[in-house]
Amino acid sequence: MPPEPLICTVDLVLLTLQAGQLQVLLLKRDREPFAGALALPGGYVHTGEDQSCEDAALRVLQDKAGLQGLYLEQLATFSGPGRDPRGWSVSVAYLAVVDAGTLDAQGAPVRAAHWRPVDRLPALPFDHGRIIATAVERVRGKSLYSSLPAHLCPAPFTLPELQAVYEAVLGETVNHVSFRRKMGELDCLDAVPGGKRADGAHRPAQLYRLKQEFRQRLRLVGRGLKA
Amino acid sequence: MPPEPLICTVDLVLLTLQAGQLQVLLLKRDREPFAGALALPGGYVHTGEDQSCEDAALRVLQDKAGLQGLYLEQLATFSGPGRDPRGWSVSVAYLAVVDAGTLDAQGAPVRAAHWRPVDRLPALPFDHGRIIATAVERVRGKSLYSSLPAHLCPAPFTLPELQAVYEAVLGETVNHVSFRRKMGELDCLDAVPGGKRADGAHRPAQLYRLKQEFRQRLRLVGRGLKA
DNA sequence: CGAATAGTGTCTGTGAGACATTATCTT
DNA sequence: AAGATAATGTCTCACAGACACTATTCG
Repeated sequence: MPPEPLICTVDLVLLTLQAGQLQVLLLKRDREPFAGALALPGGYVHTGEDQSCEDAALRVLQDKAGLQGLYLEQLATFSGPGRDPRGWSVSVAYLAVVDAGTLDAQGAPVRAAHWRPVDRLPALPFDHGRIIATAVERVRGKSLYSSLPAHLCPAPFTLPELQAVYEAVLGETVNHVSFRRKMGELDCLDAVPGGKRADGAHRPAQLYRLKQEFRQRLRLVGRGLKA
Repeated sequence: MPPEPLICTVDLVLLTLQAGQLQVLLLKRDREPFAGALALPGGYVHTGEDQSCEDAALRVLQDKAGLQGLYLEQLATFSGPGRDPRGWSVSVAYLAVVDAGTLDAQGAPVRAAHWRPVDRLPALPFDHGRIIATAVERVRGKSLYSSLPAHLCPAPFTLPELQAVYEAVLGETVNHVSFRRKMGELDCLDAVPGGKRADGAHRPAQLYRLKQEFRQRLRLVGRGLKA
């Protein structure tokens, strides 16, 4: 029995932190269906070019947002007869995370694009609302026990800055002593030699960067940030 | 631009516990490619019939193993030009878990099928070895902080029996006091009224069942079984 | 010197694991 | 009664959070 034809795409949930809120990149669709509407960046898998769906997601990230070298992970696959008016479809969704500094440096195509706070989204085509909700849940969950939020923080950063990012993502305050202890155990940060940030009438803070080996993957912690 | 044709299938990693080991169901393929070889059960998505890939996985589970009502979750999606000799393919993989009792009761078609211990697998076609490795990693990971292993234990079961299942999956012993405390906190078990198992010259153990509401989903625990 | 934030030392409460004890069955 | 395993009580150690204190800058 030959396979029945269906539509296979990748969709990308690109998240960043702006104004203390998680924001998602939405692009104006330039073709049907839903031409002109805001939706997640995505596209067909190019079987002649891509070596995997992850490759397709990286290509979408590069072509539609001009970004590369980001943290990227497979989120989940969404499917069904009704989610795309063209017919039965499968979308492999990916989660990517970018910090404001990287966005300024290499994200020219989307710097002025449509970033929307994930907690106040308009109605979206396809099942993109559900895909984003899944992505946000994943990010909040992983923030409890991994270095993921560091990818949302422009490097170099101070520990208080990084803590503020964790707090923005988690939506609650974090004990600063525990936070420092945890970051020490995680052992995923390099202190910038001699690097300090003095931004006021107070003791300046040490600057850090993610260690090279964790730029594109996460460091997990044993027991988590909070009980 | 119309979509480029590709192959879309679902694959099912069905795990059970036999002889104290995680075992995976392999079936002899009845068609090309790899006809006659052992591989994961799977099949094309039937766009006329399935409402989602999960539906397709449930259908495969029913048609090829005669099983229903199991714990099932999406595992990940595997893709690329080389994993299937028919061409560029996408496989949405699902993880299902069954206990020996359910298998005896309704798993007639596969009771005598090919169950293989996940730690000593033969070479498998496609990328099924990698898919199984991902599934096992998921199960072991979730066993640290969820009720998943209870789906591997024929009901009704005693706490010592359930603990033995956790230990078999995790590959290490668990403190029995902590284990009981954790199961109490999880609050996912119902004591069978008056149910005891006396299997020797000693105090009989209380029998339990998974609470109805957790038969097809998991209960997660805060800090995990071990530090 | 005071204000402000960075960073550290130390206490305490909670929870996991170890050990000991009690409970309840068979032979 | 002896032996075996189930189930529970209690001690201890480790870790997360709270609080207090020191450090370093600017004005």
